[in-house]
Amino acid sequence: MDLTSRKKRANLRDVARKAGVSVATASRVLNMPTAVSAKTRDRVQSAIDELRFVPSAAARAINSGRTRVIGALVPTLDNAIFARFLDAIENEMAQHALSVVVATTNNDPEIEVEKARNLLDIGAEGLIVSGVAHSPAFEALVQKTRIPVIATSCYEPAYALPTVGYDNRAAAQMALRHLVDLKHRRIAVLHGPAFNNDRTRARLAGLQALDLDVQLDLYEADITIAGACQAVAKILESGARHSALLCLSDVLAMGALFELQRSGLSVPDEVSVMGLEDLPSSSYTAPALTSVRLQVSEMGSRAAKALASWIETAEPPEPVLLAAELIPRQSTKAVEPA
Amino acid sequence: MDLTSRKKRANLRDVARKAGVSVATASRVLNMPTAVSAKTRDRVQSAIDELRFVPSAAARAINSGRTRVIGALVPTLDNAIFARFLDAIENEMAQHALSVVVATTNNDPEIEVEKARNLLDIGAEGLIVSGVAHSPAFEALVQKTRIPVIATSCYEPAYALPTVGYDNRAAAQMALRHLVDLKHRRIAVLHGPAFNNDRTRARLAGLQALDLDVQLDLYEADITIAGACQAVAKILESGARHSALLCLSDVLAMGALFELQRSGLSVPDEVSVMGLEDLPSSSYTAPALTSVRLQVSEMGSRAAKALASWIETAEPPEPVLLAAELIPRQSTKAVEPA
DNA sequence: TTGACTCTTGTAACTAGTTACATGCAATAA
DNA sequence: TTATTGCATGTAACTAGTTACAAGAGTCAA
Repeated sequence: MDLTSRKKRANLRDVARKAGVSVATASRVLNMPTAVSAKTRDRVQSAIDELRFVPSAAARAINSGRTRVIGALVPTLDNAIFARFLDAIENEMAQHALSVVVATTNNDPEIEVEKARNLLDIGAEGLIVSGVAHSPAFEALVQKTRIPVIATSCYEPAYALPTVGYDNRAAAQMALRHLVDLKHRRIAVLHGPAFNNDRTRARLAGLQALDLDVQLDLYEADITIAGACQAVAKILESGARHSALLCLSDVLAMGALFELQRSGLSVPDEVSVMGLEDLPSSSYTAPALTSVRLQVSEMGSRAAKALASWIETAEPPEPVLLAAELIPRQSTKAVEPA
Repeated sequence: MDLTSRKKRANLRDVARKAGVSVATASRVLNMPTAVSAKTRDRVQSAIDELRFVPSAAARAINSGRTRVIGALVPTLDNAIFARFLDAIENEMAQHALSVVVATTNNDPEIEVEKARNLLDIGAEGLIVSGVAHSPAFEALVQKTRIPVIATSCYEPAYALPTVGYDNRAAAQMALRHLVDLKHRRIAVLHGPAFNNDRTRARLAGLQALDLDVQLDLYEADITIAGACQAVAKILESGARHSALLCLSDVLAMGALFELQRSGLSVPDEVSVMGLEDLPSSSYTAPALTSVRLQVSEMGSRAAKALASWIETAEPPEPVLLAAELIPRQSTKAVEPA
């Protein structure tokens, strides 16, 4: 606590003055220490310590033209899938010495533009977003500023931005085929909100496109354990009978599993339950959840790598298609011949 | 694509030149548009549009002395509790027009300092960290730079930094008392890694301090569904018998529930399972999980509010104690008199 | 002794904005 | 007609660093 109670942080000029050198020399101590004699270096270092000097990030950024910050726009973090995704992004970006600012959009395109604008405002050098359905304002913003943006969670080579993701249609079809192969013919499909969500719509479109000889009943639910439980409870109440429940997200599948157990229905003996995504916990539920594995963490690091390379090389990266894989476990089984 | 292929982004000087005004006027169009005549404003705006001018965040920051960025250091995002926590922080900070940079520490104090240093480097105006156990280097960094830091997940009025959290000792004791009240006398305690984790240690200390006439067997597991399943499988294999399983985290409790079901043990008839935290999904498991509610989202927004106020007013906030509450559900029941 | 060279340091011009102050002009009041 | 006032705008000095270039000192060889 010094009596002068200097209101402001010390800057390089203060350090230089105290050390009796020029700002240039003080700057060199920070950036090319070997170019300064040991004596001078020590004096400057002492001044830095005494004045508690911390270099200004903004001033550095203004010179380098780089902030080393990127933005990740995710629908929510209150869902294991996006949390895992962000975790992977953060880890990979740390490798490239880039920091990640999070912004949640709640799946609202208006909030998305607003937060994207804010990210640009604080100097983000690139963005990672979910899906390819964005507001015109968002697309205009991206085009106007020419900021590197990677769209994730889907693979769309034709889209204006590079995508890193999987084929949602095919993944959903893979799940449905598995159930159909197991002779299921009346299947309840539990999906997340389709509004403003191209991934959900792609998955549903995939199911419809297969055109197999099965009855598919669609039910929408919030992608939370609670949402799934409520939806399943409603389905059961309605008296509709299905031999299998296809959940277009593992979170929904887990909630469905709980609700079915609570209502005394045995999985898979009475109802098969199938997920999509394959979260790490899905192999540990009782019974373990059959699912289609989408590599969410891999997607996060690939998206991060792609964005980092775009920023470094100024060359937009190629789209990345991640494979989906059927992971059969105990929650599905063949329908017994009556 | 213009032929000159200007390598660099346009700056305010370019805009001013193109519009035939001074930089000051151009700057006014951005910051106090009413102080500029409509004619001039239009001309400047056209220049801005034509040159695709985007103001430099760094230059703005260098003048205001503010970056409007704060850092959140969390152990991992691959755990619902921290993801929810971060979600709440982000939402609250958006309210204060502050952006949140995430950094995961993996519970490693060395990584924590390194990432904290990086956050300061990019100009974070404040930090939110978990717990009060940090490396000396971290504490030195905080003291040297005098950056506002809020410590969360615990309530320690005596700690050097303001804390926002709950009384972990008391919360664990509340859980244990519930089981003891239900006549459980042989209890397995499943806890996360105690190394480098003061919250876990506080919870364990709380249990030990109660000194009730019960046998407590401690088992450590990774705080994941998988970790809990493996630990419970080992306990069962070992032949040790307990009438109740006290999990010091709901994630562990959920995994335990799965593993017990898989091994055919009925919850709560044969084993009671008790959690701690009360995640939103905990009320939906089958059976629903008895837990002690810690208000994680509330903690996130309170911590964010506290940090924002510290940054705005330069006054460190008061510590915040969040209440814990017993939430009895179906996963625990009284031991039958033999 | 002089030229060539390296090493260290300083001067000053950058980076991209904001803003205090000055100035010019027009409209209104005395 | 002159003084007052307000608005619009420009000049230039800030913010906090980096860095190209110049210059001085010291070492070494011819």
